[in-house]
Amino acid sequence: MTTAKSQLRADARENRARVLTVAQELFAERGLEVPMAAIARRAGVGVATLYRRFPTKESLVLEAFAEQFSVCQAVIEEALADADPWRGFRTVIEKVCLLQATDRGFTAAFVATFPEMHSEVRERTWQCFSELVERAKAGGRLRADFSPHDLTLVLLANSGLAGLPVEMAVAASQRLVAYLLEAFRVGTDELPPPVPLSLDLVLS
Amino acid sequence: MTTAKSQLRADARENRARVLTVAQELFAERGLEVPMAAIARRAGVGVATLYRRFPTKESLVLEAFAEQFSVCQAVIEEALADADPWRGFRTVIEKVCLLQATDRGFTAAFVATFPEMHSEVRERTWQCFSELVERAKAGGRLRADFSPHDLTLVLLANSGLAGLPVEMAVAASQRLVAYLLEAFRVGTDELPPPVPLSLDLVLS
DNA sequence: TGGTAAGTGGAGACCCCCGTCCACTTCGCC
DNA sequence: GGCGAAGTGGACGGGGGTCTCCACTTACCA
Repeated sequence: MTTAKSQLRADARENRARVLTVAQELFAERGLEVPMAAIARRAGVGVATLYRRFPTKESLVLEAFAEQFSVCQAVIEEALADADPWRGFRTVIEKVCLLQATDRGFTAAFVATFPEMHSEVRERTWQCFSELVERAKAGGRLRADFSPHDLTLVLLANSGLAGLPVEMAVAASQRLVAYLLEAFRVGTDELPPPVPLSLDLVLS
Repeated sequence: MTTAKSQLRADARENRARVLTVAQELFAERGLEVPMAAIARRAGVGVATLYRRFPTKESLVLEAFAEQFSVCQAVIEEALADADPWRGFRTVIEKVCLLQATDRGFTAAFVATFPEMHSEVRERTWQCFSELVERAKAGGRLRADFSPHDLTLVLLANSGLAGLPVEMAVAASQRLVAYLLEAFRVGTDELPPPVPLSLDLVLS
């Protein structure tokens, strides 16, 4: 991959990088439905240039979010290293959901490309998370009937908040996550747990 | 409204009804992005006919889902009549979420038209639900920091499941709702509560 | 410094969608 | 039955999207 990029001419390489950056910005701001022409314009290149580097919109999306995906991966592995598996579990869900709420395109890219991701990566992520789940259960803090598939459930549910303006999305996501974690936890202490600020959620 | 419809010629009235039915079916199956032409074709009419009765796509959507909205309203009022406010509360969330999971277009229509709905209706629905929430809290089964706005949160989260094939969406929605209700409940009994069957949620 | 392959931009082909127009058909009252 | 108004369908305008083609420009090596 690096080889392919460095075989490009200097100016081309820079254009490519700029396109990628702009794409990430715009996808985050406005979601995946932003037109290719808009990306090209903001990157200061023509449409053809864009298509020369990324033969299809899907390929651009994939590449633009590759970094985010690897962040997810990192989050999970870091959590696995945590001495307290429940805290690790909690952190994974909180961080990934925050990422989702912050970046409007990420959600769409995630559900759109999950099947396409190199199964190697997906497999690895999956196993890490399953391991984390097992440990958290063994630690007695995570309910026994929690399924690793519930992570998908959480992600999907959280993605439903993507339409909101960013600040609201973040607040809403935090509250949702707090509720869900409350449900996943096996309740030792019964004091009303952390529930972030409520926001007027009257739609638009 | 009835007057307007009956002033139509007999054939026109039937065409109108068929269009509406078809629209409901297609919106449920494929979501709101189904083209007007497809609706017209399946209803066996031309596009012009469709537009004569429903001057804009939005108006068609609105009318197509008016029924569903009134169902929601009915669900809430029925719940309010329930002697056990917590059971009423639970039922509202379960039923509305099921409706959402079953009908792919409903979610989109809901968030798209919530602001436009006669504020009278919305106001009324809202007050009913708030009342229900108060009672459930007073009954000691619903956590005190639950906000009526959390209903919106639930609906939005549940809408994130809309992309799944219908059966999966239903199963996933049921599990999500079970989790959320678990979080909303103030926990008297701590036995692992009803969590419906898990489903392989590997995306597509 | 000049030749050449790599790179570029913008016009436009192609497609899909919403909504309109108008010549034609059908209902239904007299 | 016949006439007028109501109703109808398909072609079409307008807009916006993805992706392609091609004449022109630019980097880079000898």
